Amino acid sequence: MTSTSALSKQYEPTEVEARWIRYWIENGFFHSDETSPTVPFSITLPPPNVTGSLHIGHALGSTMQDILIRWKRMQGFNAMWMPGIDHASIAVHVLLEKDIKRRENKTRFDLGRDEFMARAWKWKERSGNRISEQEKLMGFSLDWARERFTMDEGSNRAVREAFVQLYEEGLIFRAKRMINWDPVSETVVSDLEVDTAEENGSLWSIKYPIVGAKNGEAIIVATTRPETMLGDTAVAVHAKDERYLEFHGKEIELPLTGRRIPIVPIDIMREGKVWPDPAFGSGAVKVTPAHDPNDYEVSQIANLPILEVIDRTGKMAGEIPTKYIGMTVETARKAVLADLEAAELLVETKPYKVPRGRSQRSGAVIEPMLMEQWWVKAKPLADKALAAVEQGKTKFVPEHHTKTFMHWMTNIQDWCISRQLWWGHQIPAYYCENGHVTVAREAPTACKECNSAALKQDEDILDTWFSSGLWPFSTLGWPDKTKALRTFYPNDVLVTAPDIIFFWVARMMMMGLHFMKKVPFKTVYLTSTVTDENGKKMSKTKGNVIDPLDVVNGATLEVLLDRVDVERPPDIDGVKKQLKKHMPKGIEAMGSDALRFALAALNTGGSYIKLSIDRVAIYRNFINKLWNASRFALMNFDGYDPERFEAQINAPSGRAALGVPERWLLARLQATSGDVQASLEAFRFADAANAIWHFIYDDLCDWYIEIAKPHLRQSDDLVQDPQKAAYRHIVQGVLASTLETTMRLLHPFAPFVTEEIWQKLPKPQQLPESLMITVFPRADEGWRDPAAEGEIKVLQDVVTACRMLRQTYNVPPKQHVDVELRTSDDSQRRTLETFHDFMQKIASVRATITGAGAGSAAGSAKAIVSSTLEVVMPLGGLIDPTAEKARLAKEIEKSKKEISNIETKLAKPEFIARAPEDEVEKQRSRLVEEQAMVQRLTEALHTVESAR
RNA sequence: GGGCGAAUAGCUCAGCGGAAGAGCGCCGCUUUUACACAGCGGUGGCCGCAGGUUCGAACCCUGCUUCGCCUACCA
Repeated sequence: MTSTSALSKQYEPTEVEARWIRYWIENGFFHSDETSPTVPFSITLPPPNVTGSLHIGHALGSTMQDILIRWKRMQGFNAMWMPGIDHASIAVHVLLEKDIKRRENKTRFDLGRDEFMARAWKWKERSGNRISEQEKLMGFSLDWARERFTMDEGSNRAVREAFVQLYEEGLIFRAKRMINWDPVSETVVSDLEVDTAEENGSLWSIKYPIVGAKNGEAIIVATTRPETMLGDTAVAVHAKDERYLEFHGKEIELPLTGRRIPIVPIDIMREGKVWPDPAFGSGAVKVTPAHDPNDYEVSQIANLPILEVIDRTGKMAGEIPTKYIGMTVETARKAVLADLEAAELLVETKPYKVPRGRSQRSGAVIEPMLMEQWWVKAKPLADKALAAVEQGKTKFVPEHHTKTFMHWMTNIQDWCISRQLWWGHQIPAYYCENGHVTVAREAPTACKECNSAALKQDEDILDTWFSSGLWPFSTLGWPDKTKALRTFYPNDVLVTAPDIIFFWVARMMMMGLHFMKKVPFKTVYLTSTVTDENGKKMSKTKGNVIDPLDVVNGATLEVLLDRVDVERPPDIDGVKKQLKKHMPKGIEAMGSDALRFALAALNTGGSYIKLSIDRVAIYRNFINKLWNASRFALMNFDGYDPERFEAQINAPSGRAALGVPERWLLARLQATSGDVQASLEAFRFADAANAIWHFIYDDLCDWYIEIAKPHLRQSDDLVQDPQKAAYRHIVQGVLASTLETTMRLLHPFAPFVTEEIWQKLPKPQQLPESLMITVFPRADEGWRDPAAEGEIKVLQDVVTACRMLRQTYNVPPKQHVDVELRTSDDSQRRTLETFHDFMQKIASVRATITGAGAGSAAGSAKAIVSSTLEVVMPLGGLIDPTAEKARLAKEIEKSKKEISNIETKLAKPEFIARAPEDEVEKQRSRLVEEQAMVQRLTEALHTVESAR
């Protein structure tokens, strides 16, 4: 019945973890059934990009999700956690293209679309499998049977359906507008995919001669991009700028081109400021409508022509002097400047901070261009999302993220969804030779306008976030009305990183509300960002990356360095140097549980979690502590009968037989369960983790196990003394059942070690076969026990006081000194008598318990525990009277300061009048207590003094 | 430029209206029928600065300072 199999002194996670993953999956414990009548609880895992492997950010988010899903599953919910992978269109493109360039020196155009797609699929297979392996190693209880991919058949169908519906409703349209062009990847990117930063550049002032002006009059314009002058179609001045009134309606002789362009008066407000700003530079602005979003807007207002002079590859083109055609933007800039200089038209060059947009993925400088693209009309969709959040249908945790979401949604722009890439969902629009467009779910055989059969599908694909936006319902079978969809939509929680609120959360809200008429999730929990211990973002080039799997399994420095050679980042030597600096000894294996618990315990809800291997080691130690406490217990369960104990504890008479320490421990356990429950309800993961931590370290290990030890010992008198034998059984039972409950409490955080221990614990037969399908502990008020807590508190205080005195006076550890425990309180006296033996053992003292009024021997040290309790330690010549005086004086000082504070407070009539009555009463009793303390301490001080 | 957040022990962070807390570190002591990945004892705070509200402020309000993030089409 009980196993006392020898366990190793140190917990060895690697073998244990592999075993339980297999066991859980093979038994189908992760799988949910949509036809189950129980209340559903669902979470969709943010699908990791197929480009990557699991990084520490995933580990954090997924661990929190697994904690929630395991917790709810154990509470009897029909818990479903949806796994999947995202095709990550542009991210794959950039990486794959780089790879092909490096290995074969070819572009994607050299390979062709079919070959490129084949390679991307191969990549997906390899990378996707690796990600799911990693997720399994972390113990994530994902419902693997439901696993999906954003480019699988179901998702493709959902994408086409959504596109067609939105098109038919007029919410998807095609239009020529200003877009962000990435000339390296040769595709549009959305505003969100552009990172704008100030870079060092110049501001050049150029002289634009006025047509027909006497003595060479000219207008000076300032620009950061002189090459775009080739596409200028006007010069704008503020309509009320007096300097230029006389030039309204006149023309400029545009240098280098021979074209004439008008001078136009403009008076508009932009972001609350007048434009053009007469105070900036000369107050005149060159206008290039085709290559500047600002200028495009002006051209629409002033009805100016548009001249495109840059092509898709970022080279000069169009109606410009032939010498510039084919030059890159950079080269053209130099050439234009040189030519202007030669013509004596370049007036000034000064250094200037230029805001420059770069493609998040390729790093290319973004070229604003005018192009025909597909768009989603965002406003009507966003309005529904705004309303839903306002009505509290979706809540953000932490709450302050709500504002970010609302602000962006309120100012939302139309969403450009077409991309000139290959890896993704091809747009279901078909063109005939007459230029008609047919949008359809299945490839049409004829144009719906002219019936032409010569149809060609749009070459473009959709933004990767289009399919992601449908993910919460496309994964459940939409557009079919499936049972899974009815059961698990909306999800209860979405856990994700704050940096994709706009990319993803916003799109899911819009799409979910539009197609499902319901929000996709009730709560959005936004995770912190994991950084290194110095608060620096983790990056491969800095060598400060913590790879979750290295933490779990360990890695030598050699392995880490070899990996750099395989990955080949730009600065291999630099990365290696950083690695050697940060992780000179490699990484010790910590196990999944340690990493998971660390992530939970450090997740206090701030913006950052500063993580280092050393910090994970703290929680590895915790897991080991638990392992050893369990090991101790398992060594002491001989003769224990769990069924008998179960029957006993459930009967009033049995409960009455519990000792004070048992009642105390069970009270603490139920309080801890309550804390964990409340904390998880509020997404306070760190509070939940720490409540368990303190229960295990302080209550269970430091006190209960120590108290229990003498009673667990096998000895001959157990046979003779049935009462002792019976109590031993109770102690075994309380220890076993407390450990069993603790495993259930801790299981969502540290699933492996808890399952391993739980399986070995002696426990009643009717429990399920696995810890993960047991019932999560609930706080049971029936076990509250203030009386027992009071008694144990006295015990703890007395023991601590004895230890303090011993250590203050350097009593040799082996020497059992005499102490007098003096109390004026009868119940305290009884408590001390009960724990007499235990106290003597744990504090290494020989204790005499006395009542009030006894005098102290000269030369004794005294610790005042409370107004009714003191510990006297006569030490003969051992104590140093000076040190004892100083110690007591310090305590008196502290109490006197308190007394003075309280007296001041109580002396104020306003306090008595306005503060709540119980507060006043509390202060009064505190005053009495402190005064008694000072009296005791002062007496002690006199005793020491008289000993001189 | 606009917005959001943070400042509490040497470090990392809880606490958010009624006695300043934890973990780590640091200083001692200890190998004792679980655990040295341990135990025991101790040290350590103008709760960023200045005002205000309140009987009472680390906590609420207003400024300021310093750090972080997002976000923005000033030539």
